[in-house]
Amino acid sequence: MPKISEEKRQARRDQILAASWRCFSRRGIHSTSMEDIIREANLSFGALYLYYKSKDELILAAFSSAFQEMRLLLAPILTREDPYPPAVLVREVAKVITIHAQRDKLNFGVAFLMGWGEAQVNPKVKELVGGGQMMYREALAAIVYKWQKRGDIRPEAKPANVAKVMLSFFLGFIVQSAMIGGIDPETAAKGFEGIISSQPVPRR
Amino acid sequence: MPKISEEKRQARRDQILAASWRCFSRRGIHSTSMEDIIREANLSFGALYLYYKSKDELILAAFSSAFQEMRLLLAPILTREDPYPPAVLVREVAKVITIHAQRDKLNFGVAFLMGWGEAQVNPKVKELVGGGQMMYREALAAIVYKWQKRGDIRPEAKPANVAKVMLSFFLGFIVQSAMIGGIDPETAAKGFEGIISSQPVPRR
Amino acid sequence: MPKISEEKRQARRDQILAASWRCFSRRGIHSTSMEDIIREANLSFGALYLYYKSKDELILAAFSSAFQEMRLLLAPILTREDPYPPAVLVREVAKVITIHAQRDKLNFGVAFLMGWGEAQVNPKVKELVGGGQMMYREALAAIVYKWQKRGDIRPEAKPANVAKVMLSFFLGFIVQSAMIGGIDPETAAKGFEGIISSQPVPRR
Amino acid sequence: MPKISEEKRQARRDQILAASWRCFSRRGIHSTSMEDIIREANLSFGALYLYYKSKDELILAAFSSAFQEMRLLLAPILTREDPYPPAVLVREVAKVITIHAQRDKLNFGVAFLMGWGEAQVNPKVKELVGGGQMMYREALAAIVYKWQKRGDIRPEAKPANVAKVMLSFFLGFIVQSAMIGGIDPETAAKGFEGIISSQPVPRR
DNA sequence: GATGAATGAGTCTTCATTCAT
DNA sequence: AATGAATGAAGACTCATTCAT
Repeated sequence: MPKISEEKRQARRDQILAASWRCFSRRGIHSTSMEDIIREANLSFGALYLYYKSKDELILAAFSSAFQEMRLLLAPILTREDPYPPAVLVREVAKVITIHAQRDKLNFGVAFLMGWGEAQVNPKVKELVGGGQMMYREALAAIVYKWQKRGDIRPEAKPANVAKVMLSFFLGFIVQSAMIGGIDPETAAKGFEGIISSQPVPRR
Repeated sequence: MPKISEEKRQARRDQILAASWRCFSRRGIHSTSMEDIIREANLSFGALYLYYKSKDELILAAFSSAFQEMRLLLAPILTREDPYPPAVLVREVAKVITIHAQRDKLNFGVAFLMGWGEAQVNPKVKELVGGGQMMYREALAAIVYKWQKRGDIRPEAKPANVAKVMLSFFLGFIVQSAMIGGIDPETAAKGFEGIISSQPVPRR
Repeated sequence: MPKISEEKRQARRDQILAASWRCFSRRGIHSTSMEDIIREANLSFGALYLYYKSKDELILAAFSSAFQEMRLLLAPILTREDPYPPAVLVREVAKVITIHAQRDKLNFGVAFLMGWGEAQVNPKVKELVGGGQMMYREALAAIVYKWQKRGDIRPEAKPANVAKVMLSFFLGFIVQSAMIGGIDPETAAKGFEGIISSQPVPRR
Repeated sequence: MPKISEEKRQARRDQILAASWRCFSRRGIHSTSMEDIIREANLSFGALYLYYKSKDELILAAFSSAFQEMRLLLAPILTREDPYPPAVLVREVAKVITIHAQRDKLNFGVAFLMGWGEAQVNPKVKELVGGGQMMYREALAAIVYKWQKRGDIRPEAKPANVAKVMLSFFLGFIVQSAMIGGIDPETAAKGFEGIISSQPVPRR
């Protein structure tokens, strides 16, 4: 029987996750102590453990919320009845990634790269993050199928394989942005046009 | 003279790095204790610290050697006078990545994803890894330039931007392989053909 | 509120310092491990570090408290409106030193000599201990001035210089007592009378 | 059967002791590692252990040589047939102490204060250093006896007690010089004159 | 005699988690 | 519900000493 309302409870959880991400992006997950988070969130030890019962659970929740946020932003783009043409899709997805990665003044992509690193070691994180990528792959396959139908790209290749290539490209966009920069939604779209067989990206 | 020979010294360092990678890939960098490595390498505490004077130094050396190895494998592919056509390049680079990532029975890409995660927190690792990516970007730009000259791809886009797209694709191939699999050099090349404007990959 | 009261906190700190001195006097500062102190104080590792956040800080606090205690005992003697005559002062100061040095069954002067040794190497300890000595020097200069006024000693010398001589004598009393013994407040006073130009020490 | 001549052997030992003192005065005895000394002396591990078979033995030898040196310097002053008058003795002894303490650019008195601190914990050092102080006490008693005979000071006090006072003063001179400075042979002698019943120090 | 690589017990310190209040 | 003092296992690193060469 929760003594506090469900909204309050959720607000507290969000406050903790936000504090966690500020800490994680400064020092990394493993160099952040529970005390760091507690201080950052202006909480007490007891209070934190009331909401997350171990550091592992907190880490998982932190990644879950970070990836969930982005999923919500990407959904409208990836599920349009009439998908964007290839280069436009590239630009729009890259935009969402960029915006999401910079929310709350976090450095670009910290959460993504940390999550993938953590996933190599933490099966629950791997499942969480991997599951999301599978979803994207499927959504992209559907888009590719329509592109082929519509004549945006050549019809010979299997949509599943092209989707893997598209997904690779987006994941790599994240890596490259976080590691060395020099790439943004516009240059990405332009570069993509240089490869693709279809028409140039229409100006908006 | 009792002073150890340079080869012996290097052999020791390699033995330590190999043991480190076995440990890192099992438990992650930060959950691997120096003692784990020491045991895995059949060494004593003192001996390890004779060769690497802190865990940080060891971590850096581990990434340095891992990325250096791959650079050597990629060099011949990326510096051919007459570059491979696009889809072939994709296949060949993906092959090298796959082979390298599985050397010593390490799981696919563990080192890469861990390195990128670590880089978010460790400036020296970031410099090391980022420097390598810059090099690849430049090498790819030169290849793209030749592709355009040769008519492999459309000539309008800036080679620098196309190179960024190609690099993204390769980095994303690593991520996707390590996280959810289902992609290999052959399917990658096939999918790529489905996007590109040029001819299909010639069989070998 | 579960927050510990200030008195409890201070009591804990004193308990730790007392345990530290018991250990230090047995084995010396640098041969005493934090574990020794923890055991002696019946504490846990974490608890100790809750009160002193490093061994260095603990060492400094230990000296600070030891020297502070003596300062409180000496103050009434050194700040009398009408100072004791020379030989009486010698006796009274020596008494305080002796009493203080034997408190808690510590061997004579252990704290002093360790403090001076440590000061050669530890700037914070040097500042702490040196500051105290400066204070004593000034207090003695004021006393010497009054002695000269009152005709207890010859009036030609600068009070500051005579104060340095008196301070030397007291510091040396500590050294000699701790190293070879054979000197106590009474013999010190007697010996001092044999040098000084004034009247013998009045019996009490 | 020493394969090298006795002089060579002694020279090596002295070289080690000199290196040790340079290290000790920089970092203290316990923070100086054997490796520090080995490097400072340009030696190998094996070589050092050939001359001193443990750190303890080396420490003892270091103090032994330091205190021995000073004993040689003080002997002519303390054993004169016709002793210096009190204030002159003060000045001359203080001079020797000052000179000795500054030899080899060591800071003033480091060795003394470290030795006394170490003696609180190390019985062999205590015996060594204490033995020296006993000798000085006896030599001073003989001088005091002659002073009384000669009328330099009042004849009532026991020479033994006056000697303890004089020794205290010299020991304290060392402490004060090392800890807060502001005292030198000349000011010491001047201040001493202000206390003593006899004539002023004759100029030289 | 001389070397310096190797050993491993011991050091200080951190930190996730618990629980009396 | 909330607090924060307490716990103690585990971590990185040091260093006196030995011994194969």
